[in-house]
Amino acid sequence: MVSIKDIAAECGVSTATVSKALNDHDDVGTATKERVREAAKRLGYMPNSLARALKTKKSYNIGVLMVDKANSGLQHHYFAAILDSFKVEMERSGYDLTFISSHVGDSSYSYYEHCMYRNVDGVLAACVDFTAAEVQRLFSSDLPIVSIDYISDETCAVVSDNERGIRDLLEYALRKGHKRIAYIYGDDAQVTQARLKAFREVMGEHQCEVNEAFLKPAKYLNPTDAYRLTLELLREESRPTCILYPDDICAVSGIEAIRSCGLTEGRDVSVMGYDGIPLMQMLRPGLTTIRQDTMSIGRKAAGLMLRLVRKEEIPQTERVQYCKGQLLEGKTVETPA
Amino acid sequence: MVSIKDIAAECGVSTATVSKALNDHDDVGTATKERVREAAKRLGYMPNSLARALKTKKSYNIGVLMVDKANSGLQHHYFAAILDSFKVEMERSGYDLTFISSHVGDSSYSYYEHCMYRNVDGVLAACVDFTAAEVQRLFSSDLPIVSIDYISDETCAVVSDNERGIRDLLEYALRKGHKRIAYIYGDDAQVTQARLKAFREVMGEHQCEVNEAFLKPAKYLNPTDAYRLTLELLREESRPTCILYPDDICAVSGIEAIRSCGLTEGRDVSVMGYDGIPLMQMLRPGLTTIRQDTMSIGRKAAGLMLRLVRKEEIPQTERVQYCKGQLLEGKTVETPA
DNA sequence: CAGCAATATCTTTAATCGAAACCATCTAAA
DNA sequence: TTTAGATGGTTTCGATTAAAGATATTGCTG
Repeated sequence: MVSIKDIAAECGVSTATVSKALNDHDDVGTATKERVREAAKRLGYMPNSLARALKTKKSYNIGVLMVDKANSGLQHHYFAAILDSFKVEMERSGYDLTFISSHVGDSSYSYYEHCMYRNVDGVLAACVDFTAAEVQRLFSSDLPIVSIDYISDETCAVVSDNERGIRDLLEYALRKGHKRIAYIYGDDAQVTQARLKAFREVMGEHQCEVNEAFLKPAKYLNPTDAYRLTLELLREESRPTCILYPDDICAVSGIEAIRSCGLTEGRDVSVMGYDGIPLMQMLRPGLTTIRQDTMSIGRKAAGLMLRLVRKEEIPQTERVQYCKGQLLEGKTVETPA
Repeated sequence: MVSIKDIAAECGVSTATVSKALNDHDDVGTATKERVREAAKRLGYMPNSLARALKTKKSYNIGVLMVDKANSGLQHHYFAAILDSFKVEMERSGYDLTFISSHVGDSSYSYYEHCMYRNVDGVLAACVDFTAAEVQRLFSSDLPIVSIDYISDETCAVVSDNERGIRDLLEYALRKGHKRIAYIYGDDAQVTQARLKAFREVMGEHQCEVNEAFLKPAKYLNPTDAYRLTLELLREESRPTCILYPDDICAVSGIEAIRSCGLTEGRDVSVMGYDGIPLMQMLRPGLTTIRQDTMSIGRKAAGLMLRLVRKEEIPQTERVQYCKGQLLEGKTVETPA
C-alpha cells in the first residue's frame, strides 16, 4: 500500500509536508499542496485509518451495541430500521459502524473493554438489556453514548414517544366506544412502564375503570405468549372488547387466537398492535397500530452522536429527544356490539 | 488508558517482554509471564487494536457489504438473519464487523478503497448489486471475500440451494395435482436464474408445459408488484391453479389479491412463498414455503472467511457451498378442483 | 572435579507500522 | 531586521518482532 512516505519521496518533500498538504493545513504552499495531491491521486494513495486514529485518538468509528438475549438484535425490524437510518447519517459524516460484543476471541471482554480495544469514538446502544451491570458500566464511562428507548442520566437518548402512541391508540378505541380494553404488555423496563402509565392515565381521563385482570404481562415479539394470553382474556366472563398488544407480531398472533375461538377480529374483538412494521399494512384487515418513526429516531440519534463526539455541550433539555409515532388506522378496531 | 509501557514500568521489564508475555511467546520465563499478566490485570490493561493492527497488518475486522438500492439491506429479514449468524461465529474467533459504504465523509471512496482505509481482513458481501462495477472491482482485489447467494470465480460463496428449494416446492405442488403453475419471480441475476432454471426443469420432468404467460417478472419484497401481477394472472382465461412467489412477503400480498377477487387461497388458488420468515408461521392459513437456513448460511460463510483470512488454500470444490432449505408445509396448497 | 566452551533460557535494544504534531529552520517579503 | 509563510526533522501514538545481549545451565576435557 502506498503511504505518505511514498508521496514524500515522489514529490521530494518530507512526510510532514505531505501530511499537512493532504489535510489542507494552511502552512503549506499552494503549489506544493497541488503537487502533493496530484501525486497522491496518481499513486492511488489511501490514508490508513489505523495509523491516523492511533495518533489522533479519533477512530471515526462508532460502536453498536445491539444484542438481545437471543443474539438477534438485527432481526427485530424496528431496531434494524433504526440502525439503518443511523448508519446512513453517520456515514455521511465519515463515521463507520462496528458491532460491539462481549468477547474478543477467547477472552471475554466487557462491552466497555471492547470499546476501548477498538477505540470507538462513541456507542449507540439499542435493544440490549440496559439493566445489565456490564451495560451500566459502559454507560458510566465517559464515552459518548446514545441510547435508544432508554433514558438515563449518563447517556443521551432518543425515545419513541410511547405515552403519545398509547394515548393515540387508546383514545381512538375509546372514541369507537370501547370501554373494556385489555392490554397485553411487553417485558422491558422503561418502554413498558411508559406505556402502562399512559394506559392508566388515559383510561382514568375517560372514566374507564382499569380491570387489573385485563393487564397481562407478556414478552415482546413472542407470538406464543400473546396467543395464550389472548385465549385467557377471551375466557373472562366479561371479556374485553378490545385488546392492545405490545407489538404487531403479537397482535397478529392474537388475531389468530381470536379466530380460533370462532370470533372475528374487529367485529367481535378489536385488536391494536404497535410498531407499524411494513408487512402489516399488506394484510387484510389492516392492523390498527402505531407506526414508530424509525427513520427519524435513527437520524436524531446520529445528530446527538455527532454533537457528542465533537464535544459539544448538550443542554439538559436536548439530551432526551422524543419521536412521535403515527396512528395507522386499519380495520381491526370497530365499534363494539 | 494503560499501555504495555505502564505494565513494563510496573514490572521492571521492557515493553518487549510485556508484549511477549501477554502473547504467550515461549521465550519469556514463566515467572515473568505470571508477573506481567498479574500486573496487566491489576492495572486494567486493554490492548489497543489500532496499534496492534498497524504493526501486524491484521485488523481482526471484517467488512460487511450489505447495501441495497434503498440503503436498507438490514431490513431484509433474510439477510439480517444471515448477518446475525455470521457475526456470532466471527466474534467467537475474535473478529469484529464493520459496515462498508461507498464514502467516508465527503470524499466518495469506492468499496475497495473503504476496505483499504479500514484495513479489513476480509469482506462479507450480501444483498448488494453484484453486477455494479464497484463491487466487481472489490472482488478482483486480493482481499478475502465471501459472497452470499452469488457465485463468481473471484470469491468464495455460500448459496442457498435455490434449485433444490424450487424443486421441493414444485414437486410438492405437482404431487397435489397442480399442472397450471404460475411463477412470479424476483429481479436479481443469479438467484432468480437458478430458480427459473429449476422451475423449467421440474416442469419438464413432469411433462407439464410451461405457459410463458404464467412467468411474470417482479421484484423481491415488493408487495405492490405481486398484488398487481396476481390480479393479471387471475384474469387469464385459463388461470393458474397455483402461484409461486419470489418471497413470503409477496406471497402474502398475493393472497390478498386472491381474496380481493372473491377467491380463497388454497381452495381456489394455491400459493407458495419463499424464505420462511418467522411471522408467516403464525398466520393461518400457514403459508407453504421454503425456510432458508440462514443460521447455517451465516455459519458456513464464517467458516470460509476464517479459512481465507488464515490463508488456507481452499480447494475448488469447497469454494462454493450450498445450504438446503426446508419445505414448510402450510395450508395454502390444496388439491385443485 | 576444576575450568571453559557450548548451549539454552530469558530479556532488552531498537526498528517498524503510517500518520500527525510539535518544534525548529529557512526563505523572502516588509 | 523583523515577520510571516513554507517546509523539514523528529518524536509520538501502542504494539510487535528480529536480532542482539545477558545470564544460567550443561557438557566435555584433562
